[in-house]
Amino acid sequence: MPDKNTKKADIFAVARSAAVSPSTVSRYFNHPELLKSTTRKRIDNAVRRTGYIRNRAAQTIHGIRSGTVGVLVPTLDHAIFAEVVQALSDTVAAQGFTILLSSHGYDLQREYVILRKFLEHRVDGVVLTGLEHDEAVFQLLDSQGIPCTLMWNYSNKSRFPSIGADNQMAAKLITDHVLSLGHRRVACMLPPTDGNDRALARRDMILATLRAAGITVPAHWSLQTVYSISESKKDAIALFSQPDLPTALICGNDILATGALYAAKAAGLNVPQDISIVGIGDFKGSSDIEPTLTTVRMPARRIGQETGMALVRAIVEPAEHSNDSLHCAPELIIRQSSMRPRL
Amino acid sequence: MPDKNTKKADIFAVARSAAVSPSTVSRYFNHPELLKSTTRKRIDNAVRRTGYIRNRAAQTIHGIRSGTVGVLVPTLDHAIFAEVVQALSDTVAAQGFTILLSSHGYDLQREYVILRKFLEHRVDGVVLTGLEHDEAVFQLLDSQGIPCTLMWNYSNKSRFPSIGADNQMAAKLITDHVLSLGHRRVACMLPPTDGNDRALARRDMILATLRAAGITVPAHWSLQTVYSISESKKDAIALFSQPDLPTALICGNDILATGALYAAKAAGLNVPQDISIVGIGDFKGSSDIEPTLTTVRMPARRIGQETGMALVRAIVEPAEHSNDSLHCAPELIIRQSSMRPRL
DNA sequence: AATAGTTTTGCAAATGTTTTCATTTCTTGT
DNA sequence: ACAAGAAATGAAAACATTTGCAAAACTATT
Repeated sequence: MPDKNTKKADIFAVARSAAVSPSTVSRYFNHPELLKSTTRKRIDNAVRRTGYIRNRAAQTIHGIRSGTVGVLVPTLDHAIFAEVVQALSDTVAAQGFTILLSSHGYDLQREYVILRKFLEHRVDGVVLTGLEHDEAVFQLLDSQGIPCTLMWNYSNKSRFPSIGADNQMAAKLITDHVLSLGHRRVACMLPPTDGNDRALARRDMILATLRAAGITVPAHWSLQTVYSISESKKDAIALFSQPDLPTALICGNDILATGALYAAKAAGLNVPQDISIVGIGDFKGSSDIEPTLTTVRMPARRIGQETGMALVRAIVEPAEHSNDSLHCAPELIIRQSSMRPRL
Repeated sequence: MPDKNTKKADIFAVARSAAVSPSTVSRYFNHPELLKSTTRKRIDNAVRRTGYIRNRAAQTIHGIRSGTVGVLVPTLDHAIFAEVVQALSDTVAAQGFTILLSSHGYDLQREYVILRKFLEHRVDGVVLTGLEHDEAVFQLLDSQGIPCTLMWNYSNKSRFPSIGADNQMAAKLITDHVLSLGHRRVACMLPPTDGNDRALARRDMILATLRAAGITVPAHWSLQTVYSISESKKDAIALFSQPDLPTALICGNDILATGALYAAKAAGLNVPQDISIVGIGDFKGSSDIEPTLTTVRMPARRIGQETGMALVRAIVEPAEHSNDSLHCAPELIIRQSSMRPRL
C-alpha cells in the first residue's frame, strides 16, 4: 500500500497524512502515552499508508542511543566464536539492540581501526574478545566513555569488565588430569599464540604445570598447529609415525584434539589404550566423537548471554554497572579418550 | 591527549581548534584535495588534539550511505553459516562496509521485524538466507528500493538476485551417486523443513530421485533429525539396532552424516563395508573424519564472497546491477564412506 | 456559562553534518 | 603594481528528527 511514487516518507509526510504536526508524530513513537487515543489511531493509519520507517540516524544525532553494539571477534570460522556471538546476539536483540559485527583475524592492529569505525557508527557499547589489546584501543575506549566488555576470557585484573572463563584454570585442569592418570611421556599440540592471549595463557599454564611435575616436553613432541582439523590430523599423523610415542597428547583445543583422534584412527592407534588424547573447549561433537573426548568445558553459550546482559545493563544504567566481571568457570569433563598409561 | 574534560568533540570544536570554519573541516574528510596542504595539516593536528570521531549518523541523514549492510541468517550455530558470514563480512569490510547481523532461528515471521530494524538503521543493502520469505518481506524491500541479495540458494527464478548453490542439484548428485553404486535399500536422515527452503528442496529431490529409480523409503528408515551431532548419533544408533539394515544412509547434511558415522562406530558397523553413509555440504572436518565422508561440496566461502561483491556492486552502481544472480555449482566429492553394497 | 485545571498539540530551536553559492585569497602575466 | 583567473575558504541552508515551552483544547467544578 505504501505510495511507491511518492518520495521516501518522512515524519512530515506522515504528519500531513494524519493532519497533525510532525512533533505529534514524533511523540507517537517516543511517548505514545501522551497522545489522545484517537490521534494515535489516526497516525497509526498514516504510518501504514505512507510506509514510513523511522530513521534512527536522525535520532542518534540527538544523543539518543543508536541501538547497536559493536562486536569484535578474531574470526567466525571457529565454531566456538560463532556460538558465543549467536548467544550474545540473541540476548541483546531481546533488549532491542542489533549487533555490528566485525572480525580482525588475529591482527590486533586492525582492531583499532575497526573500533574507530564502530565509534563512527555511535555504537552504544562494545564487546572485544580476550583481555589483551593495543593500548590505543583501551585509550580510545576510555576517552569515549563508552561501555566495553571483554568477553571469553576472565581475569579479575582486566582493564575493562571481563566475562568468560579463566584459560589458565582450564589448562591446569586438563594437565592435572593427565598427570593424575600417571602420564609422564606427554606431547603437546598447541595453536600459534600471536595476537591470541587465550592460546598463550593455555600454553604457558600447560607447560608450567608439566614442568612443576618434573616433565619437559621434547621438541619433537611439541607441535604448533593452526586451528584446523586437516592440519592437526596431518601433524598428529606425523607425530604418531615416529618410533618414539608419547602416552598422552594434550591439545590446545577440541578442534586439534578431533584431528588427533582421526589421526590415531588413520595410524591404527587405539585411543585411549595406546595413547590418551585430550582437548580444551568441549565443542559440539566432542561428546559424540568416537571415542568421546576428555576435555574442559568452556561455557560459550553462557558467556555470550552473560556478556550481552552485562553490556546492556552498562548501557542502560551507566553509573551502577561500571565493572561487573563474571567468571564462568571451566569444568573438567572426563570421557573415553583418556586413561592410565599402559606400563 | 584528547581533552577528556571537554564535551564530546564535534566538527565545530575541531574547527575552532584549527582556526578554520566547520565547512573546511568537513571538506578535510570528504574532499581533502580541495584544501591547501597547510590547512590540511592544521586540521590534522586539531583532530588529534580534540579526539574527534566522525559521526556517521549525521552524515546518513543527508542521504549519504550509512556504510552498513544488514545480514540475516537463520542461525550462526551451524558452522556453515558462520563460514559464509565470515567470508561475506571480510569482503564487504574491504570495501568500507560493516555488517549489521541478526538471526531469526528459522522463524520467518521474525524476519520481517528484523528487516524493519535494519531499514530503520538505513542499511545500504540487505542479505537474506534462502529464496523463500514472507510476502511482506519482499514488498517491504521493493517499496524501499534497497538492494537485496538472496544468499546460499540459487534459482534462476528467484524474486531477488540469488547467489548460492542449487540445493536440488546437490541432492540429485548425491542420490544418483548412491544409486549408481547399486544401492536399493536406502535410508534417509533429514532435518525438519519448517522455514527452511534449503532442507525442503533437498528432501524433495532425494525422495523424487529415489522414487524415479523405483525405490521408496520405508517409514522406519526415514528419520527426521534436528541439526545436531548428538541427535543424529542417537537416531542413527536406533536405526542401526533394528534387525533390518539398509545398505546406504543418505543424510541431509554433513553434520547428520558425522553423527551417523560416530553411531556406526559405536554400533560396531564398518563404513562403508556394512553400510554406506553420505552427506551434503562438505563441511570442515568432512574430509578428515574416519572414514572420510562422501558428500557434495557447497562452496560456502565462495558464496559469501560473491554475495558480498554483488551486493556492494548493487549499492555503488544501482542501475547496472539490478539482477546478477550467480550459481556456485555443487560438486560431488567421493571419499571413503561410500561403496557398492555387499551382496 | 464561566473559570480553573488538566490534557493535547504545535512552534521553533537544537542536533552534527554536508553542500551550494558567494566571498576571499592566492597566482600569474603584463 | 594591477587585473584576471584560479584556488581556497566561509556562511547558511538543508537533512530527519526530538524536545522545551507555549498555546489550544478539553474536563470538571461551581
